[in-house]
Amino acid sequence: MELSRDPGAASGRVAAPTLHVRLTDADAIPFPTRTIERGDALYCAGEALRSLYTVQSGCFKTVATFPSSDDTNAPHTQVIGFHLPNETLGLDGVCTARHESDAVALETSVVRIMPVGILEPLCREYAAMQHELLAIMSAEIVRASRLALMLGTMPARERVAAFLLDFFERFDASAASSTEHATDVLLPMTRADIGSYLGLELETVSRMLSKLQREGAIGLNGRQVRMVDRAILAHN
Amino acid sequence: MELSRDPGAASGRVAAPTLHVRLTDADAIPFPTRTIERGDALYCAGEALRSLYTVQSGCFKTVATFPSSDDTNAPHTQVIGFHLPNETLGLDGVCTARHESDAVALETSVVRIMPVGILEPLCREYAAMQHELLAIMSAEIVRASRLALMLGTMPARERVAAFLLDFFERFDASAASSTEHATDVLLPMTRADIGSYLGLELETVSRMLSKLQREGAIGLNGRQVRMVDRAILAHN
DNA sequence: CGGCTATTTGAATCCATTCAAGGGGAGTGG
DNA sequence: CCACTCCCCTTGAATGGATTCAAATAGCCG
Repeated sequence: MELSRDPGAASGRVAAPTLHVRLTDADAIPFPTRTIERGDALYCAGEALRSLYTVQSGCFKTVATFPSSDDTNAPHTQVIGFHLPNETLGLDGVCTARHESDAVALETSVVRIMPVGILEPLCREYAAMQHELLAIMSAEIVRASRLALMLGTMPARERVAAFLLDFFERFDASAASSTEHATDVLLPMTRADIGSYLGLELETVSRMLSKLQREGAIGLNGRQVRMVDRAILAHN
Repeated sequence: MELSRDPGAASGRVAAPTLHVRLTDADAIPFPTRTIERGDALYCAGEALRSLYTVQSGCFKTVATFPSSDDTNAPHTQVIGFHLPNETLGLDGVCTARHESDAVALETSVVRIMPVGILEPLCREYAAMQHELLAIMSAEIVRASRLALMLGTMPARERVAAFLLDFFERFDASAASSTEHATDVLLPMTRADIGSYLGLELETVSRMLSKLQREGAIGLNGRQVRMVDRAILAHN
């Protein structure tokens, strides 16, 4: 009854287990799906938590809003996550039974809907499923902590580089097809989204991307990004 | 089998449920305790995850280390949490079965040790306990996301103010004794710790604290902080 | 009493923001 | 099909907030 295996996740990123990949039992359950158009919200902060969602295709951003200390000022708002296929949405709402953030589709996307009322009993029945849900939530804690670490310690250039490395890695992971690394990806989000996520202004993101291109780390054509030299990107 | 209640947590902070407060059944279980001296680590990043811990008394900081992109440079390191009595430590390790951060006692502290090998079966037996564990983990996700939001969007003064408000609130929550708000607290951490947590230099923290004192928001005497005017603190 | 660490405060520097302007691509309607 | 508009992106220049460097004070422990 040991907590977790996960040999491959030694030092680098945290593996992102998902309820439907690992648990073939769950695949037998007729969880419905839903299609969300680009720009539409899957859920909004404050709504009652009904389900957790697994991204089947497409991409989402989650946006957190902090009730500004000063009422007269605009509340602080920030993108706190991007979610690719096989990643789970809604975990932050379990504690209050209300969603704590907005989830907005960056392109037309499909999610699998897992009602929490079904999920919890299921987890009590199947040890593996319970363990997996706990692991997913833990991974989300680690992800959020890493974001905080990035925002707290890295200069702009490094943040953008780290974002790109992470995105390429997760893009590979979500494309279950080949074992190859993608060299080209099309970013589904705007510079403003990236900036919000990284705690930077969109101009700064644009500048750093341009700089990374000049340095020969990446190729750049609008939202199309080509990985040219991982070492340059990684090496500060 | 609805996910969570928690009437009081409408808009403000997230309630921090704890395994031993809510589950009287669990109190019957002879979970051992352990005393950690100031400066010593309860666990370190990379260690195998054996247990989760609930702070009984004292205070911890958790420190995350990011394997610096550039090997020649020092790795990025940051305090990503402070943990007061009744709060749970170790949740970030569930996903990889290894601790993802160091937990260091800021003063002599006592923790209750809950072996994960016991916890998981227990949660499958008791629905309330499973729900509670999920809620705790979810609250941790929200906490980490809030930290990221703070680091990504707030100027220095606001971060320090938010830190103080949060600390006072949690200090009250951890002192189960009275229903009164504490007006005086003794911060267990250094300015450097606070700065690391807030993504600021220790000098900046000191400056902002001084400024808040000049503005009449707080009284300050070393690590002794008196809450004078919450409104000033909250208003920008 | 020293020696140490923690804290405060000042002054100069720097990185990211802010303000501003121009280019480019997608979609719409004439 | 082209013109028009809207949004997104890029780049430059000036500003500003936080850092860095530096020095002095306060507090704690042996």
